[in-house]
Amino acid sequence: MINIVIYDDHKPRRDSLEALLSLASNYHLAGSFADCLNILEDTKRLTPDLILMDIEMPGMNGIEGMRILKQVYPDVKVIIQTAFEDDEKIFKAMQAGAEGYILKTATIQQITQAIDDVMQGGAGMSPSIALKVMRYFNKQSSAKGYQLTDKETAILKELAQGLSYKMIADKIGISYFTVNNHIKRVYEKLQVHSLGEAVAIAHKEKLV
Amino acid sequence: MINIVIYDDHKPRRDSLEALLSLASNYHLAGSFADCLNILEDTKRLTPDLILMDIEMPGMNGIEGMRILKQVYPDVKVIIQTAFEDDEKIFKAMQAGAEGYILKTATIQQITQAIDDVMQGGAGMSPSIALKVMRYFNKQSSAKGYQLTDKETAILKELAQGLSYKMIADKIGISYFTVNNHIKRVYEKLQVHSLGEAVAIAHKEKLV
DNA sequence: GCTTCAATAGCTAATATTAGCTATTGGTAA
DNA sequence: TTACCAATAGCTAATATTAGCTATTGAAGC
Repeated sequence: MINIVIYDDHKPRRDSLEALLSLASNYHLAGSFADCLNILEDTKRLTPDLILMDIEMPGMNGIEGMRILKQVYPDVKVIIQTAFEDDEKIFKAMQAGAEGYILKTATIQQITQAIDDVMQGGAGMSPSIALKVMRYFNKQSSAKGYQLTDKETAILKELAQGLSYKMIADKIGISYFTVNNHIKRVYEKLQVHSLGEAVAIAHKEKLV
Repeated sequence: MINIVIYDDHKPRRDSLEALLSLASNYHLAGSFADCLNILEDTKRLTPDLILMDIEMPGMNGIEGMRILKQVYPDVKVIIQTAFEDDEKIFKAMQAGAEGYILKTATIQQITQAIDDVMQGGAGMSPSIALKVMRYFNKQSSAKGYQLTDKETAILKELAQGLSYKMIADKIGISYFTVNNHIKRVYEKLQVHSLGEAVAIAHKEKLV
């Protein structure tokens, strides 16, 4: 018997989730709320195994609520549900420790599937969301369409490590002026105008 | 009709995968090989929609093979299959552009599910592997032992994006001098002495 | 042989950054 | 209530960076 609590500020949706849970004999609805302001007290009282958490809610959003919850009750599973496949939100939810992420357009089968996956120790998410997560890693590997020369790459690496122009000149054994010139080319090729941007790209592109 | 090519150095497994594919009417086995040394030629000749790729193979491992493939044929889907839930391998596979990752212990249903998920534009993976991927984000974000304040973190993020002190002042709505001071503190806490180092740490710690 | 280009070296003016200070406000913990 | 500290604002001198030039050498490609 899986003990479930729902947080969702949209009443009709809360009702339909409640109906869904009551249909299956192995789910037990412990409670449902329109906001997660009292999530710690709720959790203490109702001891849910799993929480279905909306993101957009008044007072405190679901990700913030989950963050607070997880600090005290790290073992309570959380499935985030939201209206959009918002990359930013997905990543934030993951970082806050969500076990699952489903869309509000999910079918009953998809929702129960996600719950079951999570309760069996996996991650509950649709293939399309899983792909977004994977693509986050991938983003970086599509790297270097910048065709920097070897020297330019080497110097960018040193820059990205925090060395100054002079230090790079010493380390690589070329003059300060030459370092200057190489960096100039790097900036042109990367189409950036500051060290910060250049280092950011260097890291994104895994040049370091 | 989905055109599939198999790479696996283990003959019995290749045979069983072939049998599996021949069972379903919507899959067509275009070819199967014990190594991926000729993957570019194979792909040109057989034009697969999807490749089932073993990792451990003689000559060239499956991830390296996929990396080469994806440079020329980025649209050919690849599902990596391996014997273990090896975190490192999963992440490497993602970074090289895999669309799916399944275990050799996967059931026929799980394999066909993964293939279908991938061909429908999602990611093919079991919930347990999906969770590992999610946990990867988690690991990183918890990495910050620097205890920067919110403002300091925000400013560091902007710095890491390439904004100048002035631009940050404008964007955040505080004075140029204050930006200066925050960055000073950030440098102290991070124990660095240049923008490059600070941005490097920001990226390593996934503050961006 | 000619051309292109990466790598090297040099210079300079305009900005930006770094690091050294002081000081006020508002919130919070002892 | 006092003490601390994050956030804010301000100043300045010493360096560092950015971007605008010119110019030589050597290797690769045509």
